[in-house]
Amino acid sequence: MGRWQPDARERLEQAALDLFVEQGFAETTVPQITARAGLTTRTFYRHFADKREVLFGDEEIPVAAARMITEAPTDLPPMTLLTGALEAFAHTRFEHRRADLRRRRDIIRSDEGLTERELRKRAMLSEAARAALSERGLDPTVAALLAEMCVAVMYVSVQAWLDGDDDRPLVEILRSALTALRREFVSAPC
Amino acid sequence: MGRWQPDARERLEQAALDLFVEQGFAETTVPQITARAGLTTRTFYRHFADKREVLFGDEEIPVAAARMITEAPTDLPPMTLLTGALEAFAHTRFEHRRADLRRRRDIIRSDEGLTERELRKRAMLSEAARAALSERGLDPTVAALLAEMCVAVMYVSVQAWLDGDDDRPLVEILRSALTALRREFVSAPC
DNA sequence: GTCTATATCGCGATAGAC
DNA sequence: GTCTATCGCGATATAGAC
Repeated sequence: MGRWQPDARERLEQAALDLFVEQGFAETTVPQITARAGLTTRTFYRHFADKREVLFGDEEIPVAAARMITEAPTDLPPMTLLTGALEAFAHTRFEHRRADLRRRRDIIRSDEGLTERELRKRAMLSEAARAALSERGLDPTVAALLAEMCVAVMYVSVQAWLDGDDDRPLVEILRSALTALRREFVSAPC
Repeated sequence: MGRWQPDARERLEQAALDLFVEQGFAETTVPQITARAGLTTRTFYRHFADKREVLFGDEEIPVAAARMITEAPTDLPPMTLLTGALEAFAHTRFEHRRADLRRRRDIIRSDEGLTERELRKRAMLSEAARAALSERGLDPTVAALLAEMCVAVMYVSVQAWLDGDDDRPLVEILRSALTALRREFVSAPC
């Protein structure tokens, strides 16, 4: 056994989450978090760039998304590829975590700074998707548009899913969102 | 003549912009800004919620967008309405300000905090558009999707426009973005 | 791990507008 | 008189420097 427990990062995340739920984000100080995790303030900032970042650990989501896009068969039309990727994501990362995600969303909603941070994470996801689509040879602007569109559809659907009081699966909401969007595009005069 | 000049807010904005260009955002302190504007630090925070906010004065953009959507003829299909609104915005708020917008973009790009703030402003615009579309009787999810899509198209187009070294007008870039996006939707298998 | 700059904001006082 | 913009002081926490 070393001088320090091995899972400092995880303990900090857990302590922070608990305190945010108990007292709110703004009312919780970094020293409080580190005290509860048995660490020092300095250690917190070694693991997280700032207080907000402790809620956004999943740095590998953009990587996973990019991989999914990159590894898809070359001849798949972009929209088909993206639809599939969205559904895969819904299934592996969301569908079974509704309660968790709701708690987290409530914390984020309560603070503008956290909202901004989430928007940055979302932008990073778009950017990763854009780059991956671009590498498939898509026109740069089309790649950017599809990436943005795709992430927007995901976020809007997840919101609807979390807001809903029924148990309608996210995948279903996603599909109907895509269908509705297509309908608007197709039905409008050129 | 009163004890204070009337243009406190504008002077703060100007002083801040100048200093950010001269020394960078992070290197500029609020006391420096207020000193140059002939005011005190405390006064700065009465006009702006934080140091970043001084770069985002245009609180009325979402209002203008919402109005444009609300006041359009009831029978206009949403996509047609939005395309028109985008072009109107391009024309009135962007087309003639390319140099300004580039300078501003460079400052924002240089700082992650400013990038986050811009993303929040973008989200506020989406939200305003969503609410206005919703009031027209659109399905809530469709309203959210179209609002997000619309703002995304605008941002992607503006970026391409600012990055371009030719003088291709923004409106033209916008139109081709919308066309390209529609093509992807239409051509993909259901 | 310690030290520190500075962003941020609460409170009370003040000066002029109306 | 009220109302609002400003000032000045001070406290605290974040976040980066050393």
